[in-house]
Amino acid sequence: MRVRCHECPLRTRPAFKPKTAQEIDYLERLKRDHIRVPAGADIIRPEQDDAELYTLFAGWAFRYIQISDGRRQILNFLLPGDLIGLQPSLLDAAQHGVEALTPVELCVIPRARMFHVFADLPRLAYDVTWLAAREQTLVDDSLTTVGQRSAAERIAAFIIGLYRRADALGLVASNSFLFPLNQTHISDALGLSLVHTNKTIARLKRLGFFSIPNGAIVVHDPAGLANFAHHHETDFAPRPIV
Amino acid sequence: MRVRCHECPLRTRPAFKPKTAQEIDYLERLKRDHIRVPAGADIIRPEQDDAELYTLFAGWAFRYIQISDGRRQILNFLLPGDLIGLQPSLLDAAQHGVEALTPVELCVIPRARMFHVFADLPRLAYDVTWLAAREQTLVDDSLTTVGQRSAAERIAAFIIGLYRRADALGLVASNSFLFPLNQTHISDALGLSLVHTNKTIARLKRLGFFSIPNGAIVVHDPAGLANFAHHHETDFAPRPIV
DNA sequence: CGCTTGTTTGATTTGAATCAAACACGGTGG
DNA sequence: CCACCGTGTTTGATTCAAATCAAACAAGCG
Repeated sequence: MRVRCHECPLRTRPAFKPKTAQEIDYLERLKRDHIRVPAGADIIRPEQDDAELYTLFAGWAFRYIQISDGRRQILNFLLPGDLIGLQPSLLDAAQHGVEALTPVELCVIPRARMFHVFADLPRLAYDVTWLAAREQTLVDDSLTTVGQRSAAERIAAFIIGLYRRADALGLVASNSFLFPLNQTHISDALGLSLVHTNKTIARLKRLGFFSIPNGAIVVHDPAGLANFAHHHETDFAPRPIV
Repeated sequence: MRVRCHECPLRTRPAFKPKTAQEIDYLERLKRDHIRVPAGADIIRPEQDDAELYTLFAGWAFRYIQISDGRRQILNFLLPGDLIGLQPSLLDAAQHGVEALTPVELCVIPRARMFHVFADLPRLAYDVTWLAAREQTLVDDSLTTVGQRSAAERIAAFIIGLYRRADALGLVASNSFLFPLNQTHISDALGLSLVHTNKTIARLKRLGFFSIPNGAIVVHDPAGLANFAHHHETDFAPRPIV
């Protein structure tokens, strides 16, 4: 069940920056547990004030904010290697919830130890901050999409954004990757109604940009899709993983 | 011209967490310069790959993303005490620009020294990360506003959000604070057209929520406005300042 | 087999965008 | 001192993209 950090199959992927043996040792000691959460369950509840810090080891999740009258905004989707719960750990209370989209495996890092990481291994602390900055750019990008793009552009920008992230992680094979979202998720992420989301997706499919046969998406023309969305690549150097 | 960190009038405000003399010493040495930027000028250009890190000492600024065809999304507004340019410093290239909204004074922290901060003063590095997390919640909140709220709710949420930030900084006196934005800024921040922004603001004024006589805004009924916007307070503990 | 969850379709309404002008104002320069 | 800008705000008329309303449909499942 528990995966030892030295044998972590994730960190050897090309997307990630290699770590020193010393750093991995430290992480190994830091990691308190390796847990599973079923699809649909909250990893972090909104308002929770004792949320731990996690690394998403396997599966998909998303951050969201719920407003009083039931409306929900999905802030971003989380893929393997992403850090979960940094904000709540630092700020003492989660302003958002995090829900498992698929069954998920998480490496648990006790929040209480967070400050020690800064004292013990500056290099690692720096990486944590780097990851926070990276997540920020993701949300910046979404805000731009929701604020400025038309429905069709939004869907296109959203798909191409996920495609590129999945691609960087090596999850894309012959233009296709596993796609566990339903249309409600997409509409909640993009600020569109479910019906309009559906019709717009149908239109983009008809235009030949992509198709979604049984739980996987095939992006037939990534460049064309990006262009349609007026979405420009944000490519990162190999990223740290914690 | 140059303000010494020990005499910084900002850090003694109640909004900010006090720092130790040692930390302030360190900051004093870290601070390379104290510069002014005129209103309307870029503090960080989009795509710039050598942006420094700044603390906003006085004035207002905003982060924005420009998309190819001229549309612009304002990501968030920056008030005194806010950190500018952390993302670009860490990620090597700015995904966004930062523009001075008013004439601005900045404390300049050489980006190259950033890593040393982590090595030298973990406490300070932790604060930097804390501030990054806090800015994240601001953008999360905006994304929720733009994605889920109606035009009137957006304006209301936007105003009350600024009001609360200004209030925390002690900039509010008898429900009023300096308001250097024009309606174009507001529409670019909220994803609304200029015309509709204007009409919606007029409506909210007519409803008595606020008025904007010569460059200052008076929020007559903060609680009512927050309620109208379905916006719930996110209050932070005293925040660090760098 | 009926239930739930998710997708699809069509008809209708509406909020917000767009188009088009005025208007208000603080320069500023002849 | 006044005509002339430029920037920002305001107003009204019109159009349109997206929301809402209302069902049907498909598929997996206890």
